[in-house]
Amino acid sequence: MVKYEAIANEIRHRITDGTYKVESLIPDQVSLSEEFKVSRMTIKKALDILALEGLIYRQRGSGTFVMKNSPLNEENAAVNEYDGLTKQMQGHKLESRIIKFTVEFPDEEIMQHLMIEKNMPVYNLVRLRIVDDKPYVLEHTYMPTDLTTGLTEDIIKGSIYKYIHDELKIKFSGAYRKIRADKSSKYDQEYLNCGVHDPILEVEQIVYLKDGRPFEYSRSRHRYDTRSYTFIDMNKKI
Amino acid sequence: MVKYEAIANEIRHRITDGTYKVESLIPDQVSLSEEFKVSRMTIKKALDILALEGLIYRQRGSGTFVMKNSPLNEENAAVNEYDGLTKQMQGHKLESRIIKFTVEFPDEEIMQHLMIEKNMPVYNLVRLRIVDDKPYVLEHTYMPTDLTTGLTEDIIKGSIYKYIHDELKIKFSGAYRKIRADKSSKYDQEYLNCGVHDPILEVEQIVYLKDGRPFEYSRSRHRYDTRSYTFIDMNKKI
DNA sequence: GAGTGGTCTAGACCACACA
DNA sequence: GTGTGGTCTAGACCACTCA
Repeated sequence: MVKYEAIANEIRHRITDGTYKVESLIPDQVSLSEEFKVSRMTIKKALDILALEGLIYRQRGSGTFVMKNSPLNEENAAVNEYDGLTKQMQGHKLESRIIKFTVEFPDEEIMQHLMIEKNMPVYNLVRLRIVDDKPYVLEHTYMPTDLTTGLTEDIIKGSIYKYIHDELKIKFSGAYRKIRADKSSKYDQEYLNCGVHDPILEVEQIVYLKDGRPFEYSRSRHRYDTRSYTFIDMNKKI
Repeated sequence: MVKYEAIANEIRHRITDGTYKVESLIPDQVSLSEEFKVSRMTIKKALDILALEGLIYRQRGSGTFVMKNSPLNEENAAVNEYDGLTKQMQGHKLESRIIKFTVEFPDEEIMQHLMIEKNMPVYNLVRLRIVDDKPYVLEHTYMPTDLTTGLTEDIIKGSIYKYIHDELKIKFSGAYRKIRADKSSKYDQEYLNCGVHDPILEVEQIVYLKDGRPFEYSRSRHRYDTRSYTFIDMNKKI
């Protein structure tokens, strides 16, 4: 653990446990650098993290305030959604029903999204994820076979992301997402057990590896009444 | 303009114009610090920005790569949605029809979202935003009157955000958002001119000021076929 | 071992708020 | 003017990759 992370954690604790009170100043950077016996630059880097999380607000000339309590500073606000559903749903009963699992050549759209040539086979995977015995999401996933070799039915019944992370040692850099509402298709109605006129919340996602290669293209279709998509958007500029 | 921003801009240009080619190394930090005649720390700070934008990927021991072209590095990927619709829709014809504009005391839900007491009056505003002569979004907005004094019909017909930014000199720190799909209400059908069974994409939003005070609570209801919500989610940890 | 990026330092100067 | 946070420096050491 590097120093600035450790200091950020300590200050985060002091905010959540009330040592540093909401809407009041915390000690200035010079005092903190003396307390933690580090340089001021290191303190600033720790505070940068907390500012990005929305916990504090700094004003040149005035000092550093603890922000008012808000959804921004709940512990769970910063889930990385591309960690996969298995990780998000810890503590719940999660099953996966495999509806389709084939290897095929990509069509024009998939080629574009995954930035691959037409001769690169892709996995085409449709899974119904069932949380606490209720159908939760219908996932349509495409992955190039060269990046995720060795997928088996056993693996995709559980956590693909766990396999990729633990076995293949692959790490992600981030994801592009598009969220929209849609009418339900016959497919949705059959598997998600929703009404003919029920809306669907669709999350289209491309996950990227560290080197920028697309690793997964998926469309996740949710019942409108079981899922919303929450996130925070902090201003990077001061 | 500070040095690291200027350098980040210059390197961004070199990537977009092909001087630094996709999937290849860019010069190392020492070379760049010599070229720009700055310290290595300043170069690193410039590269930090580009890494957060998803343009480059750095690997200790190896160097800094230009990421493969992706939605992540399109110019428009980083719109701040709390800048308001007027700014996002530049180049389009935008009208606002005021459906409701009152001042009232907040109910329990609004009190919680805006973190105010029950004796603090709030503006309650319903606007239909019309883009290129087509109904685009129905916005239900609540704002505490103490933060945005002096709202008039003229202002809310145009850009509230412009008024707040230019006249009141208020700046935002970020926003909390929740996106969901919903069935259309009679209200939606009347104003958005959508079918009885058409889904609605709803964006619930709380915008925060620099000091953490909530400044606006709103629900924006869109026709499902005119709006999707796009964003990128970069991994902060390396 | 050489070269890369990540962290950290001690100090300097600047921009800004407030009295 | 004093105190705050933001930037920048020159250099050091470390962790990692690759030959």
